[in-house]
Amino acid sequence: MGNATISDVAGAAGVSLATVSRVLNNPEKVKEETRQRVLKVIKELGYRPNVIARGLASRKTTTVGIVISDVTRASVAEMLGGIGDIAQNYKYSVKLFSIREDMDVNDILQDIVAEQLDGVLYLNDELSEKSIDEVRRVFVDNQIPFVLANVVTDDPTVPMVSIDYEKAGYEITKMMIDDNRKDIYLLSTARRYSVNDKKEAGYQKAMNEAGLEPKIFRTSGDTHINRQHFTTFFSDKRIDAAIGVRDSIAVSFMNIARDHGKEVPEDLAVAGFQNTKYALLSRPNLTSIDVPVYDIGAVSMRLLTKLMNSKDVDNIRIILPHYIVNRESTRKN
Amino acid sequence: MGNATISDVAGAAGVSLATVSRVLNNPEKVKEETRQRVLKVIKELGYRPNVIARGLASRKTTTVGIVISDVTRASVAEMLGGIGDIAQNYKYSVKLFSIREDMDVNDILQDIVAEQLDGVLYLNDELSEKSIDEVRRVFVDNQIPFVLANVVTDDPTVPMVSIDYEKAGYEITKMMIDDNRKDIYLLSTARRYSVNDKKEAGYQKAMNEAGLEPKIFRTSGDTHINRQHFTTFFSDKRIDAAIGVRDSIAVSFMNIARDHGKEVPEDLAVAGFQNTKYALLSRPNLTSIDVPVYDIGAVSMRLLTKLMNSKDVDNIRIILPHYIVNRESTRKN
DNA sequence: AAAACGCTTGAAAGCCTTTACACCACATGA
DNA sequence: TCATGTGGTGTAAAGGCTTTCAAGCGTTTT
Repeated sequence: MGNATISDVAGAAGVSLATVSRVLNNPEKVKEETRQRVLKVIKELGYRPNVIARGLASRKTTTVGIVISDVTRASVAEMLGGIGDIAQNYKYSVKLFSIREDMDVNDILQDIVAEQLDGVLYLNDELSEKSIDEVRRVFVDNQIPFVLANVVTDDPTVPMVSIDYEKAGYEITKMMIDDNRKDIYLLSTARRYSVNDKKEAGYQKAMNEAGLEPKIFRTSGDTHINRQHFTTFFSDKRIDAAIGVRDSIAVSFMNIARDHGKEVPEDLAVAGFQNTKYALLSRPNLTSIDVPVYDIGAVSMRLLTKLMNSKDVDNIRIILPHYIVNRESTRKN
Repeated sequence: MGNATISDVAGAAGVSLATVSRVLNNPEKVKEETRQRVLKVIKELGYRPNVIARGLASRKTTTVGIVISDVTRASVAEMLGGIGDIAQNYKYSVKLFSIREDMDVNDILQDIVAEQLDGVLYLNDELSEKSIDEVRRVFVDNQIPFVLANVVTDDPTVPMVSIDYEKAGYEITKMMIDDNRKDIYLLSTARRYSVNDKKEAGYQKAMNEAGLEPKIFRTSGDTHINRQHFTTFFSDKRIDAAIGVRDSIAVSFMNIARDHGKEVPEDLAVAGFQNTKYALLSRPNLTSIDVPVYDIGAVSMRLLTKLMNSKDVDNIRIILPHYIVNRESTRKN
């Protein structure tokens, strides 16, 4: 009943444990005839090697850890999808570690080390360069391959997969400027995320180049709170364009603008980031930067498997392409 | 560096392996003085027990498996959030198993068994009663505690946590009827999900009671395809109310209705299920059934821990409350 | 004919814990 | 005083697998 052991198989097939093990792990080292006999018994008994015992003996768990801060965010979930698909292809299991704000990162990293994982994918984009360095050190010290996904760092020794958020921020801002918008706001989050910092940098650059004053408005991620924040705009601020660092922020802002009589895109152009379903379901449809989130997950998992099998990896820093999806919310006047 | 073993600790502390193990697992069996000494060494060496070896020896992995079909769906991600939080409280690790359509369920179940998990949470709501039975048998045969989350089954021996989707479907339909709507459509998915079947049953019941003809329209989950499907409504069908089995379907339908000159809610009332962010970000705001998805995750994880520690569980079938959030899309004329 | 080799296979050590059992020192009660 | 009990600790087996090493055997080389 699914709990036959390797020695049951060995006994039934009239071979030693070692041979059964070899059939499973190094089939080419076993004579065809013997192998068939063993395989037959394995099937009959419904034998599956005990993953734990195997892990202990081989010091490989074929399991990778995924460190995340908030599964709920649409982009995180999508990335997880990409990771899962690739992991399955390569027969890796996926273990989830969500890290909460009140926890000591180093403590968790130690836990992760104790788990004997073959590799780790780090998705937490709320990282400063300093803590990235800390993370790197722990993994390097323990010789655990790791990849940062959707995190941007300048450290060239750190494997990472992301898009060029700074460039994206620059481009979308430039687009607004070319469209003759003057009072362009960036709607960002109160909490500092490394990727949002990059978006901001790109925005700043474009604004400075055009001789316009950059105006960053920080808000919480919560939709209800936003409503209050955003309302101030339409009483005391001049604004003819807004870029949200997430689609949901942009849509929420756009809705409130329309409540205040602004026409989108005539009076106000709005754009978001990530090109999620929100962008498609909003009215007017939202222009957004398409970030290949699924691919970021998939590619980073693939990179990780290469590192785990210590193949020569030509490039440990992968930047995926992005593009602007132009929709109604920024249509030219 | 983090790879000290229990015998290193034992050596440094001048005690036997067994004592170190006891300090960690049955501290009350060790003399205070010895315990302190061992703990000090443990800290100094940065020792963390090897999870794999522990799992082999104790036949407990403190790991639970989560079986899902699609992480990307907002409700699944949210449930995962609830699960993760509770798992962390109880010090369980979480291993993810995504099952794809092209895979043999039984095969995966066997894999899961081989993983020596302490318990399994099954989130896949795309289950028929028949396959539920299959799943149940595998787990029971292998004596692995399990819980179905957000899946409804009539089998009283199966531990499950969900809401009463049939009642919810009934209530929202009844509300439309009481509001004098006559041509009420249910927008469901082409694929049969057990939970959607329940929603449909409730809808049918309400319609039949009111002597109205139930009309179920099946569509794909894909937003683009929906547009074409939905368009047919406004050329050849009478309709004054629509209930989407998901918020995204409802919002998408509502948008298209408005494109065709329908006033919402005057000409057409629209409601959704799940009360996601989509409902809040749509215009007009969408009325929706609030399903406590996070709680379903959390509660099912808690139930699972009880089962794993074979505590007496008074009730293995938990129905959580739901309620209708009335918003603009169904405001009374 | 002896030596060398390659292909298969088995025996046994090792991976790092937990845990049953035995043991010891000491206290308690008769 | 001796039997009995108790708290604290150590010894060693067990858990199920991988992997090194050695050995057996038929074949090729010299």
